[in-house]
Amino acid sequence: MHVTTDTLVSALRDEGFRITAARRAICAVLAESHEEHLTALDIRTRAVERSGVEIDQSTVYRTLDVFGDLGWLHHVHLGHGPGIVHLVEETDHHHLVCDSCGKSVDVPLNEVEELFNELGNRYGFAPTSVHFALVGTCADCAQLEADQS
Amino acid sequence: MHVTTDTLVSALRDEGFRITAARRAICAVLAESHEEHLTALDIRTRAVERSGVEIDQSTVYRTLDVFGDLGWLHHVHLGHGPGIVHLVEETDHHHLVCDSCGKSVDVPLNEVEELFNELGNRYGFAPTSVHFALVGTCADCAQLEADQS
DNA sequence: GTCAATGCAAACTTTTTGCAACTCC
DNA sequence: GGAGTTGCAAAAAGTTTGCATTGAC
Repeated sequence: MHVTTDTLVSALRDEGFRITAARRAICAVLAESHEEHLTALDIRTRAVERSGVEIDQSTVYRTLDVFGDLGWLHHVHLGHGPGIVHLVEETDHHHLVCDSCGKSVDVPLNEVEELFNELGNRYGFAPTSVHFALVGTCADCAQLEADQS
Repeated sequence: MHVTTDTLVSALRDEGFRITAARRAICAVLAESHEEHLTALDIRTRAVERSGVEIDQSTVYRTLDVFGDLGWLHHVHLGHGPGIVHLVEETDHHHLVCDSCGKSVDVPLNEVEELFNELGNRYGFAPTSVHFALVGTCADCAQLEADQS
């Protein structure tokens, strides 16, 4: 189920890309980060830690671009600040984010598919990308706000 | 129905803010921009044009912040690049954006309310903000892509 | 040996901030 | 007159780019 470092590395090679220490380390970080929301900076930090090799931030961005172009990676914005990234999974998901505490939950695409298709019928095009999160206020934060007033 | 420059200016004054040439010009631009998606830069350009007064970009941002804090303005991200802004309307709307051509349509909130509430029931919190657009591919661009392959 | 990939530094875009000067009330 | 606003310049954050050097194949 879970993608391994080797799978990613081999897949990269199969696509004609060269395998460098930086790319191997980034593959490892991505492979081990299932379900996590990592920024490009997170990825650099972890990749450097686990490989012991210095990797420039621009190299991380360029490698993430490659993964993105291959359709293996989703770039997502949960709010202001850096974008986050995660490997594309079999069952893709949208992101539901609390604009107060930043907490987020993943919503499998099939949960929103119906409405999105309906929007497609009415407006000529349906949301198909998970690039931007759906923003709201979580129950905890809503309760806090209610208590304060 | 449509807010006028004077309404905005008076409302600002009523809230205790001082009325300057810059603010008056920005109020005018906003009042005349219903249904338009304006960036902070657009607003500066128009405000300078119509008032003849030089206005710094930082002043525009600070004034937009005031409007935002008062809840009169929505900051929205339609994609990468600058955020856009529009006055809050009686019937609020979400933004449906084509990630290929950038075209966007407004979707009245009540069209998505049901699903969003349903998500709220299932995930503890419902989307309540229109801060991020819903991204998809419009019918025209989808057709183009289909033709090419 | 080639050409892709890297590191480095610099540019970039959008937005925010510190501060002295100004001006609205 | 005094606090709220402004312009200016600089910083900030995140990302992209140019270019000479390195290293994978």
